[in-house]
Amino acid sequence: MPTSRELTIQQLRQHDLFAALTESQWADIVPHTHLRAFAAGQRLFSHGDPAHEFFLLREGVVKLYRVSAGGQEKVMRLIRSGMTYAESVMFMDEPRYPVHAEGVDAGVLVAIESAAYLGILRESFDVCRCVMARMTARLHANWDEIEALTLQNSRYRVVSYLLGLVPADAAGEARVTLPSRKALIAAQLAATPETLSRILHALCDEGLIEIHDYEVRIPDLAALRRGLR
Amino acid sequence: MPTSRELTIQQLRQHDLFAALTESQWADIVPHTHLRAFAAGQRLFSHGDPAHEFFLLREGVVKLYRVSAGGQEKVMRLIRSGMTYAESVMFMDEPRYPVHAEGVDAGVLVAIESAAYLGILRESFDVCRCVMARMTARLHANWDEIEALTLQNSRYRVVSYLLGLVPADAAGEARVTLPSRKALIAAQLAATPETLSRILHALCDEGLIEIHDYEVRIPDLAALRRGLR
DNA sequence: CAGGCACCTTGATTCAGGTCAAGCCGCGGC
DNA sequence: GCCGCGGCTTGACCTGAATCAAGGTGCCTG
Repeated sequence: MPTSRELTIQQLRQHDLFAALTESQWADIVPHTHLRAFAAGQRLFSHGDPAHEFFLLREGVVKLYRVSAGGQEKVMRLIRSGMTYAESVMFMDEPRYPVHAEGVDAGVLVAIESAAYLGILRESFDVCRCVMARMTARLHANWDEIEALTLQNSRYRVVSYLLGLVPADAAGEARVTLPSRKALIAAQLAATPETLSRILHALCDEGLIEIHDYEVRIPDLAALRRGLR
Repeated sequence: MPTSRELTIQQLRQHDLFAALTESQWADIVPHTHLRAFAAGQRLFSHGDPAHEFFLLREGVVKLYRVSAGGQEKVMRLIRSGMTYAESVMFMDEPRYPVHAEGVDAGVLVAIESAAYLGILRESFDVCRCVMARMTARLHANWDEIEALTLQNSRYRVVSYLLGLVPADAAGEARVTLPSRKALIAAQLAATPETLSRILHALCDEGLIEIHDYEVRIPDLAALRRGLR
């Protein structure tokens, strides 16, 4: 029976960032990966820390966020199992993490030493290309977010968030379950929990959704899309 | 006397994205670059257009922006002479421009065929590295912007914008000149021209800055930094 | 020189969304 | 059972910034 480490290593091998590696490149990098468990609420790294590693999340939930002088938090991204993060940081001249990272639900992550991976990149253009494609995607996602923050109101953001949760192949009706505490979702949408609560309530009143705890039923996807405003 | 094209080509050669090329790589790519003039107000490409080229701006000003359903514009970036843009788009599987681009002041740009440049990347890791470093920088600038938009008020954004204009080596007092029409600056800061005007006025009243047209005098940089709120 | 236009400013008004405060509910521990 | 606590909702209130509407001011053109 494979150990937990072996399982994780399999998962890593299949990830975008590693799938294009040759066997020998892969063998080179494995010793530079480290399994690490973390608790809910545990700080994983801080904004400004020197960055020597990037991460694949194997289990649990991690939030990447910033804090204003006044103490408000904005969750930049929520990381869930199978996602990598902080991989773009390694290209900086003096790499430092640009956000705080903290465990939301306890879990396990794999830390990959940036220097080792960079060495691999040097010899494989395909891998470079994958990395660049991911960075581009992230870049565009950020632009979308900036657009949503400045051009749209919070109702719009909530509705698009809900629509983003439904599987692409769904049509007509859909059911989704909220993937985390509502306060966290609110922080991602740049709103307060109160506002999120009110908007969801309003959407219920309009018959566009039904909520029971974390389960949301969308009786008519097309109607909700029209309800974007 | 060198032609305009020769001058531009020199400039291109010195740019980050091209500086690391070998002579032969450089010779390969030159035939795939195209000088192109544009007028103020001219649309250069549209959100969603297939992207086969990226650009170096040689003269003039270009804005990259999005438009909401209601018709509001948000300027994502202002491009000035010497800057490249749309270079990250070429790594997408089906490359399409993620924003609109329009001339603000008439000028001249160099269009570089993405396919040709990608071919070069394939053989030079150093070039790859430069590109990745730039993309990372852009990525982090976006995080900063998202933070400023969500965690901070518009006064904060205006003040940091002003501080961003002063040369890094300035101390004590500084003079800067606003690099474009105030309405455009406002759009970049996600504010209306009215709001920008009021904030600048308030800063004057507090003695933190003095404005005459497009010239801004900052009598005490440290005081302005404290005035961030 | 008059008129028109682009850009900016100023004031009055409105409104989305944040803040503060109270209350509700489900849950685990004693 | 009762208590305390964390997460969510609800209501009352406040405020920052957008919107709407009127002027300035400088510049170009006929």
